[in-house]
Amino acid sequence: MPASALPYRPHNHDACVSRALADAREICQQQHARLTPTRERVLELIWQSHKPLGAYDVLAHLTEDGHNAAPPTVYRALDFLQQHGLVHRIASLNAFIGCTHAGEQHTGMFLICRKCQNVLELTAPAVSGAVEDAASTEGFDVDEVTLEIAGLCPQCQAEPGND
Amino acid sequence: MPASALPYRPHNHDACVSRALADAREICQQQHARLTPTRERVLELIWQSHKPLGAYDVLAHLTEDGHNAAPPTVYRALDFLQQHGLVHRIASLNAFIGCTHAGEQHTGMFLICRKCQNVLELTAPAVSGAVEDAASTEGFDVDEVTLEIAGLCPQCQAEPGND
DNA sequence: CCTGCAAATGTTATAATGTTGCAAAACTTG
DNA sequence: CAAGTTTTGCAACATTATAACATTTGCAGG
Repeated sequence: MPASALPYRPHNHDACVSRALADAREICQQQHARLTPTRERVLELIWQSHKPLGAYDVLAHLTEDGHNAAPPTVYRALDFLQQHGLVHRIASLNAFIGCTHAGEQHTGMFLICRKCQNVLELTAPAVSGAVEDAASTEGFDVDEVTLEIAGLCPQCQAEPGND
Repeated sequence: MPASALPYRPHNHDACVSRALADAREICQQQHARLTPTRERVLELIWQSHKPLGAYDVLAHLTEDGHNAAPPTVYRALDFLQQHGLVHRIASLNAFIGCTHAGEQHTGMFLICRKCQNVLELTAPAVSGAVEDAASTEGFDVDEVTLEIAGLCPQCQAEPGND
C-alpha cells in the first residue's frame, strides 16, 4: 500500500494555494510574463479546487467576485496560464487544473477519479519513455502528449457501491 | 526507417472501408447488437475518412444523403459504435475515428498528425504496461486510458515549413 | 395475426463549451 | 509624454453535446 498522494490526503489547502501562487509569481517574473490580477485570480480559483474546473465555472466565480467578465476573459487567462505551464487542460473533461510541477520539465499524466473527481498529476519517466519509443518506432515526431486515466482513487475504492 | 504504417500509405481505401463494415456486421451479430442502417452509415462515413470526423461533419454527410437527421441521431449512433468498440472518440479533437482493432482487446494510443490530420491507432503493450504500473503505484484502479499524441507524421516531417 | 413491450428513431428545444473581431484601456519603452 | 505593444472589455457568434418527449419499428408470446 503506497503512501497516500497529496490530493487524497487532508492538508492545509490554503497554504497549498498560497505556495502555488507564490511559485507562479516567481515563474512569471523569470519569464518576463505578466501575471495580471485577472490571471492570478483565475489561477487562484483553479487551485482552490483540487478538482478540475470548467472555464464557465471559473467565469461564475469571477462573476461572484463582482468581476463583470465574459468568456474570452477566462479563456485568455487560461491560455496564458497553460502557456506558462501553470495549469493543465484535461481534454477528457473540458476542464482545467493547477499544475503541481510548475517550472519543472515534465509530461503530465493524470489520474482522474471518476467518483470523487480528484486528480493526481504524475510524472512517470517510464511511461514517457515508452510513449516516445512507440512513437519513434512509427517515425512520428511527438509534440504533445495527452495522457488521462479515468478510474477510482484509493479512497473511493474502499467505499461501497463501486462496481 | 520503419515501414510506413497503413494510414500513411496509399491503399485501396474502398476495400479498407468494406472490410471494416464487414467486420462490424460480424461483431454486432456476435454481440446481439443491431447495426441498423443509420449506425452502419455513420460507421461508413467515419471510415471513409482516415482523419477524425466531428459529429457535425457526420451530420452534414447524412444531410447530403437526404437523411433529415438531427444531432441526437448522430450522437446516438456514435455512442452505439463506441460501446461496441467500432469507433474511438479523440478527446483532444472532439472527433471520432474508426477503430482499426475492432474486436480485439486493446488500449488505443493515437498518433495524430497536426499537419495532415491523419491518425494512426497503435497497440503498444509496453506503454499500457507502464501506465498500469504507474497507476498501481498510486493505488489507482484504472478504468479508461486516454492517450493521444499530437505531432508530425513521417510524411509531413519530410515536407518544408514544419518548424 | 395482433398485441404489447423494448429498442431505436424523430423532433424540438436548449445547454455547455469555445471563438472572432474590434474598440478601449493599461502598461512599457524610448 | 508619445508611440507601440499587450491586455482587457464587450458583443456577437460558432461549435459541440444533451434533455425531454413523441413516434415508429422489430420482435416475442398469446
